[in-house]
Amino acid sequence: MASQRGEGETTTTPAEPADRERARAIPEAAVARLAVYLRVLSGMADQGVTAVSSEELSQAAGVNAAKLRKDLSYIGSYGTRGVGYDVEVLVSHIERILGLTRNHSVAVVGIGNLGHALANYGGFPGRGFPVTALFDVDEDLVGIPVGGIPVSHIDDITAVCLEREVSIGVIATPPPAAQSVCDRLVSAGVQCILNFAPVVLQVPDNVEVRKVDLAVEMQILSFHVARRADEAASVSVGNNGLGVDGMVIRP
Amino acid sequence: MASQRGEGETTTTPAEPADRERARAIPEAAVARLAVYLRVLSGMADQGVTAVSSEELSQAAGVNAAKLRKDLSYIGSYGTRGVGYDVEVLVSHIERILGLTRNHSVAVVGIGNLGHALANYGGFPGRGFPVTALFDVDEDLVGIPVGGIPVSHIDDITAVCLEREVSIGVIATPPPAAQSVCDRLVSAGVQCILNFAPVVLQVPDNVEVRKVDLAVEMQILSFHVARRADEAASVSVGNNGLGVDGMVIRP
DNA sequence: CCGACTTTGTGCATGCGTTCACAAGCGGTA
DNA sequence: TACCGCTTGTGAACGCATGCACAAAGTCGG
Repeated sequence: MASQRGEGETTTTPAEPADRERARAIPEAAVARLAVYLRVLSGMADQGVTAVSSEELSQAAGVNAAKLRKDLSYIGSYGTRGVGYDVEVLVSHIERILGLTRNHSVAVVGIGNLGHALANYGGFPGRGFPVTALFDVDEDLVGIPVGGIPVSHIDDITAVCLEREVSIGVIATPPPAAQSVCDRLVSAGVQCILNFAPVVLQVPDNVEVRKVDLAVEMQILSFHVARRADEAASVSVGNNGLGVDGMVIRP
Repeated sequence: MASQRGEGETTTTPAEPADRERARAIPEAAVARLAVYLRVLSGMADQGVTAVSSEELSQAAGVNAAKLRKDLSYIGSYGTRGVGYDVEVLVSHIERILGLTRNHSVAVVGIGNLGHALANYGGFPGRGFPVTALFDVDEDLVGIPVGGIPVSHIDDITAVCLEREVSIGVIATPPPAAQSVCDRLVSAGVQCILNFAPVVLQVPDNVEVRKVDLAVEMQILSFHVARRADEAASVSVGNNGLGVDGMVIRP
C-alpha cells in the first residue's frame, strides 16, 4: 500500500505550457529545499536586498550552488544571466509553486505539552497556516482557549473540520490514540497530515502524511555519536576488533 | 564547508571482522529506518512476541520487505532462514548499532513553549536520552524546575555542559538566537545538535546537525494540497493553462 | 536421513537525485 | 554596434538507494 506516485500517462500531452505539469515533476527533496530558499529570500527582502546570485543564495541556504539552480529550474527560469535573481520575483514564484497564495487552515489534535506549543506558535512560522481548530479527548480542556482558539472535543472533529475547511491536520496525541485520530481526520476529508506521534500511520493512497519523530532524530544523532567514538577508539587504540563495546551496558 | 564524509582510506584494511567498519557503511536513510524498526520491535517484545518474519515486520514498519532485509543486512546476519528473526536478538543488535547501549545526556536550550514540551517529555520517548540540563536567557526562569530539572542561565552553558557530559544539544530558541547558541554549544564540546529553529546553522565539519523545521513540513504539505487541487482542476476543467491561480491572494 | 517448504541474504538492474561542466544569454563598455 | 565578462540554465555523468528475483540455508514432517 501507499505507492505514492500515479501510474504512467506521462508522455501523453505533447507540449506543456502550464507549470501545473511542471509541479508534478518536482522531486520531493527539491520541494523541501524550495521552502528553505523561500525563508532565506524573505529574510533578504526584509533587509532591503533586491537581487541575489545563485552563489550567495546557496551559501545562505547551506547547499551547493548547482543544486540550487537546478531546484529553481524545476519551477521555471526566472533569473537573469550575468546578473542573478530578483528577490521579489523569486519569492512570489516559490510561494505560488508551494501553494502559499492560498491560506491552509490547520487543526491540531492533542492539546498536551506539544499541542500547546504548536497552538501558541500562532499561525505557524512564516504565516499562511492559520490554526483554526484544536481538539482533545479531555472534557476539562474543552472550551478553554489555547493560543486564542477554544479547544473542541474530539468527537466533534468531523463537523468542525468540515465547517472550518481544515486542509492540514496535526497529530500531537499519545501514540495509542494516533491511528484512531488519523482515521477520523481522513473521514472528515483532511488529506494532509503532520504526525508527531511515534507511530506508523496507515492511510489511504490519497492522503499525504509527513512524520516528525523526535525519538528517531535523537537515535540518528546517537548513531553518529557512537560512530565517532568508534573511529576515535580505532585511531588511538588501533584495530583490535573489540574496542569500546567491551563495556557493553545491557538494556 | 560541511563535506560530511571523511576522505578516502576506504580500501586500506584488507578484511574487516569488526562491525565498526560496517557502521560507517550504513546509509543514512537506513539508519533512520532502523530506529523505526527498533520501536516496532520493542512494542512486539512488550506484547510477548518472540519471533517475527521480515514480511510481518516490514508491514508494521510501513516499508518494503526487501528493503527491510537489506537494512538489517547492513548490521549483520541475525535472522534464521526459514524462520525469521528473534525479536530480542534484533532489538539488542539494533540498539548496539545505534549506540543506545550508552546513555546520551541531552541539553535543551530555550525554555519557551517548545522547550517546555521537550523538557516534559521526560527522558525522551524510547528512553536512553535523559535530559540533564535546561538553559534560557530569561533570568526569571533560572532556577525554576521544568520537568524536574532546574533551568540554568545560558551564560553557564559551557561549564554545565562539560560537567554533565552533555552529548546532544537541542536548540529551541527564537531564530535570531540560534546561531549564537549553536556556537556556544559547539565550544562546550557538544558534537550533535538537534535544531528546531528555522535557521540554517553554520558549524564545523566535526559537528552533526539535524533539523526539525515545522514551517518546511507545513509548506511541503501545502505543495501537495496545491498539486492535488491542480490535478482535480485539470481533470474537471481541462488544460486551459490557467486554472485556480486566477484567484490569487497576494501575501 | 531425506525431501519439501519457508524465509533470509544478496547480486543485479532500475530509477532518482546530485554534481559537473559548459553553452547560451544578458548587461556593461568602448 | 560589437565585444567582454559574468551568471544562469541544463545535458550528461555519476553515485546512492530501492526493488526484484533467486540461491543459500535452515526447519519440519515423514
